[in-house]
Amino acid sequence: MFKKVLVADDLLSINQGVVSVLDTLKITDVQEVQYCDDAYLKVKKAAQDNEPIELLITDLSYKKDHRNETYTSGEELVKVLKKEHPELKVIVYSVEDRLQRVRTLMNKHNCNAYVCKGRRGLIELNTAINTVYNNDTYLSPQVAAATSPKTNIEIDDFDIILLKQLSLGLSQEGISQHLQKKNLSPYSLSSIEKKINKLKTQFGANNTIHLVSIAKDLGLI
Amino acid sequence: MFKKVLVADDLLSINQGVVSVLDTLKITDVQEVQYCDDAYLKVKKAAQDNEPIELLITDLSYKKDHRNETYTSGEELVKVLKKEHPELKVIVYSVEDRLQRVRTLMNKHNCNAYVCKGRRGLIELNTAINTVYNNDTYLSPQVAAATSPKTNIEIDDFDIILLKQLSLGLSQEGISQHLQKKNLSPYSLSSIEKKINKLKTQFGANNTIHLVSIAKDLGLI
DNA sequence: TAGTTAATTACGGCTTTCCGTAAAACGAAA
DNA sequence: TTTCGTTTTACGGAAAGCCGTAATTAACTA
Repeated sequence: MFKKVLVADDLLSINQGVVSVLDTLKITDVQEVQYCDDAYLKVKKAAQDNEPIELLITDLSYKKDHRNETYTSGEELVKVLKKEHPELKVIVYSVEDRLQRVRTLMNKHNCNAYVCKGRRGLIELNTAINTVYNNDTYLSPQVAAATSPKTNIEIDDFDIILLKQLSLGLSQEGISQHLQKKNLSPYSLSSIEKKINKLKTQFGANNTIHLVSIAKDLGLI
Repeated sequence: MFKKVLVADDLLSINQGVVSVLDTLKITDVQEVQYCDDAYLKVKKAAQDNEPIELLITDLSYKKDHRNETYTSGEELVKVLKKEHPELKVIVYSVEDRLQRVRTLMNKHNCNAYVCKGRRGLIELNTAINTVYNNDTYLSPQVAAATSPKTNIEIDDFDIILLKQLSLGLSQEGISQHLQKKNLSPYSLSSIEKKINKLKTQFGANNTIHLVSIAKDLGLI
């Protein structure tokens, strides 16, 4: 089993729950932090000292406060850590259950597990730790659909811009002008129509309102 | 200070944090539940036995599981309890920070305090308990704007239905038929147009997409 | 009951969006 | 350069939505 584990979560009270789970797993070397930057530094330091942290359990959302931090979200933290320390196992433990977020974390950032906070959260966390230790990945049941192929939709940055502008109340004509002003192409009304139409098909939306609504639910915008 | 307090939250680990705060306030008679229904029954029972619970601290969102519950959200719980036991003090303790939700709870359901979970959550909870004990209301700073007059918008259940149906992708014609089928009035296309138009004015939305987007951001739907 | 007011519904002209088709522009490879 | 395929743009008819006006119905009051 893991020997050295780092727990990052800005709610100290939840931290305690996680630590109790680690306790039942006989993991004694457990460190806790409340800020992303602290987590980053701890991992770096441990690696440098040749006593690397084996597992990171982190939340996604950290409330901002007075501190001026480099990394302000769990996602950023995971992204950079997994890049610089691919051998570090990462379990995300969050209330967030939007599939798109989960998908990005698992597929793009190579997280090892995603556990939803909830009534069964700590139980699932227990399972996740064991599964990850055996070099497998784990997902809470309610987000298990996140990595299934059919959710695998190609959405690029341009699409996100379109959806965002729509959600801000711009007409298609208005979006066209907005894009032109920003030197983004394509910007013709016709192209915008076509792209929106494609998105509607991809998401199975009945109309543009529905499309934007879905995009918001997925956490795309 | 309060003597008898009930804590309801489906994350047992957070419960522990709340309990520790109560502990520092020398409140010894603290009960804990993880389901809304249990909270309801406890309050009823205590009132019947003439040993009423003085303060309820509750979360808003309870993950659903196998149990078939009458009350599935903190909001429902608060609504019914405040109606049947106006003398019961209620503090909502939740990660939710959407103003509309807070506003409804404070103004409509007469909550006594709203504290956002977060880094300073337990500190603010402490303040809230003291403030409520002195018959005043308390709001976490980030939601303090919730009860300011300018946020005071009149939205009724019918409006919510309209917004919901729009977000689900129905056309105005489709909504008309939906309402007619459900024997809800008014259901004419003309009335629906008019109501949507009014909502757009109220929320300062440029078009219907914008309106639904705003409604989602506010947590109305 | 009649009169007044508000809510609901109906309608028509106008704009925006929708959707299919097709032309023009662009980029890569022969 | 020519060719082929893709992307972007253009256009036009149909549908949906927008908006002002007006008729009808409901609700309330004197």
